[in-house]
Amino acid sequence: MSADPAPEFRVPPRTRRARGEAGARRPVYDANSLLAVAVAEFNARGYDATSMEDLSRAAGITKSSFYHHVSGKEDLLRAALQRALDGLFAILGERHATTGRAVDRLRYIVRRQVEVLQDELPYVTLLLRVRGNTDTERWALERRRTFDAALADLVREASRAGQMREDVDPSIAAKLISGTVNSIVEWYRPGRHGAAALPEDVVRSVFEGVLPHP
Amino acid sequence: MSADPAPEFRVPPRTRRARGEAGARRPVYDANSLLAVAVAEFNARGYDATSMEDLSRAAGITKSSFYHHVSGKEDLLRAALQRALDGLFAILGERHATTGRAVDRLRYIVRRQVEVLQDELPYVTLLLRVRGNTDTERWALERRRTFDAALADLVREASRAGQMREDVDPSIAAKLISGTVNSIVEWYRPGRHGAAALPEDVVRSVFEGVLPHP
DNA sequence: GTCTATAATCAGATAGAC
DNA sequence: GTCTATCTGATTATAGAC
Repeated sequence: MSADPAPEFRVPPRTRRARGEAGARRPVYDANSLLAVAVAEFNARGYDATSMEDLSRAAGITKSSFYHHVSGKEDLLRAALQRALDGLFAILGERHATTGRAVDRLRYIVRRQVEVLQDELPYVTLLLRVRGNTDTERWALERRRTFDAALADLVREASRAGQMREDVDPSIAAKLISGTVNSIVEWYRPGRHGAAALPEDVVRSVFEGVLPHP
Repeated sequence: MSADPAPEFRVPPRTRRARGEAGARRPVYDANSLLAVAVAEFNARGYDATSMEDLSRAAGITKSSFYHHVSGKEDLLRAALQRALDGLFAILGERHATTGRAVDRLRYIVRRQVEVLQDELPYVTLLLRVRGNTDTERWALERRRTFDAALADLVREASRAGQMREDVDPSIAAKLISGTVNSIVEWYRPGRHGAAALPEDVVRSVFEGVLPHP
């Protein structure tokens, strides 16, 4: 179940203006730093339960000022989901994801997926919670499906090559692998966990199981 | 990632009145069948994004009629989460969950957790998506945490007894196990997948991994 | 860039007729 | 038990002053 003790994300420190002298009294935002604020709020309360009022309050400005920077709630969502999807799809084009034995490519992708999840934690978290209520959400869901399908194809290829256990259906195995990796967003918090060891821990657990090696 | 092709749950067939003659023209609901309708809507759209208007429309009656049967949105949520939690906590009291080697108890609980998840799919799905915005949600999150803690304790016990691999931290292993099991709600649909084989498939994958046995 | 004020809509919930 | 009508407050978004 992995219930989170407190499903909050820390809001990253506010960025100063590019040429910014030190000591500015009021925070100065650009579109990107407001996105970070918004995504943190979306993840803490859920996208639908978060109002524009919530977002502007978290940024320390009024709702109207907030609207001066962003075009609306759904565009914030789109930008965040885009960033998450870009990080994930980039993996599929990397060298070790395209050459070698199927099972080795699979192992590499799983490790890299954990790393991207760590690096882009708030954005990937938001992506994994999208329900499909708006066009933006349906677009994101379809891109996720494409990513999952690529991974499932790889599992099938590895299975045909005799590189996977034969007593678990490859399509089930693919879903369990994806599910295990994705579930990490529910509990991983940078700083609180050893970030460096996690990708290999996940690869070992998924491929070899949690029992002692015989 | 396991994006779902269509994250809908089928609304179960409407129950007729207990003594019901066949051929009643209008559906007749009791509190329990309306709960099933509501949970299906909550899962399809998300709790926060689902209005009482949505619920009453799904039931085929007006909002006012709907209120005649239920006391409000949050009470529907509480009843659903209660049902899910009851199913899960019951596992911990079963014979094979309390006697035997730690690793065998763990294996049993994982298998049973998958079975409960299959049997109570909509209710457990809703439980796993709760964010913590209301008292009801925070209560459910805390009960989930208690369940997770019991499982994590068991993993630690198995680890101390040398029944788990030593190169993965037990608290990480516990979270990965929980995450793998819970992720099943994102894709499992009764009828579309072999229900009977899934619990053992999950146990094999989690404990022995997805690679061929050496 | 930030603010106050406000429009337009939709939410959860209730009153009371039939 | 179901309906129409309505209340109250919250929501997204904009107008326009400073």
